[in-house]
Amino acid sequence: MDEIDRKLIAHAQNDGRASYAEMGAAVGLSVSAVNERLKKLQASGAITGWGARASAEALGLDLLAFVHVLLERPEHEAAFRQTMRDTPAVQECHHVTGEWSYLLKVRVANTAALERFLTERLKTVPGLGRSHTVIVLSTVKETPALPTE
Amino acid sequence: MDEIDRKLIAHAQNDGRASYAEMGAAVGLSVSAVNERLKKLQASGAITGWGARASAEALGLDLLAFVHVLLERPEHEAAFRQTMRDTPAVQECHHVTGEWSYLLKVRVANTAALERFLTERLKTVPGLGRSHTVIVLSTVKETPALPTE
DNA sequence: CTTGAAAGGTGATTACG
DNA sequence: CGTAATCACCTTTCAAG
Repeated sequence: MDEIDRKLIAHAQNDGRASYAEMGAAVGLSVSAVNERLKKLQASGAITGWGARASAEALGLDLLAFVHVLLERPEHEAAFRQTMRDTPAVQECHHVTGEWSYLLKVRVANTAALERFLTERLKTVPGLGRSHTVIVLSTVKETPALPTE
Repeated sequence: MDEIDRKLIAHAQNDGRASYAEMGAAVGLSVSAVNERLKKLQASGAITGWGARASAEALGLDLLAFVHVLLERPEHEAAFRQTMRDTPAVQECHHVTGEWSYLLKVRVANTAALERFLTERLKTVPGLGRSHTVIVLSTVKETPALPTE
């Protein structure tokens, strides 16, 4: 993982359909070298996959919310985590420090869908305590690309 | 944007390097139809781009934090937003409801880098009030793919 | 790592049903 | 939307410097 690898990852994150020739030109490598490095980066797990980036609006997902969750009973953690993994609306689920146990990033169509998630998915989990929902009014920045600097 | 488009987006999100033939087989379309639909989805903005997914650990980004920010003076919003856009460590920046103004998702190497971000980047913004940082202990789920169901 | 070459696959476009 | 055909480009692998 040298400086060239970082540049390569940065470029691959922002233009995943670029040809090896283009990537090579961007980082100063030949096509063969790009091929080899990308293969190694994927084998080592530095690059985990490739994917299209979709627009939430276009998919009708007009509501983004962060939900803070308190889980008082540790014996119910496994069930809670599995529910989060199985729920498509949950984009992220983090175990966090502070007054709450978990922080969720939830994307749904509207407030009705958010209500369904909260009442039918979240509050039905055994051992679940309070929760606190923060609605996103607008997004200034949101990139799936990791910083390489 | 019909059911096939949604399936196509779902597949493209999870396997961005699949050939048109593979995507066609997955959603029940011919290669030509996949080609046409993907082009339309990109022209309409439903698909905004393609990119590699990288591992935060591999890039040495061992610390993930959510930073709640209070911005009391509205006249300094533009400068604050620009700073967030210009800071690679800031993966997300949302304007939110509740007791805080903004919620940031910040990814850095370690606590020292987090301290640098907070003192040198964030607290130097004019008009910035209090902030509250939540550290991620572990991540149960984190996907850049939007739900299509 | 680079160059060059060879083989097969793919993206993009066209035409027709 | 499907099939078929075309062509330029691309991916992949290999050998040699």
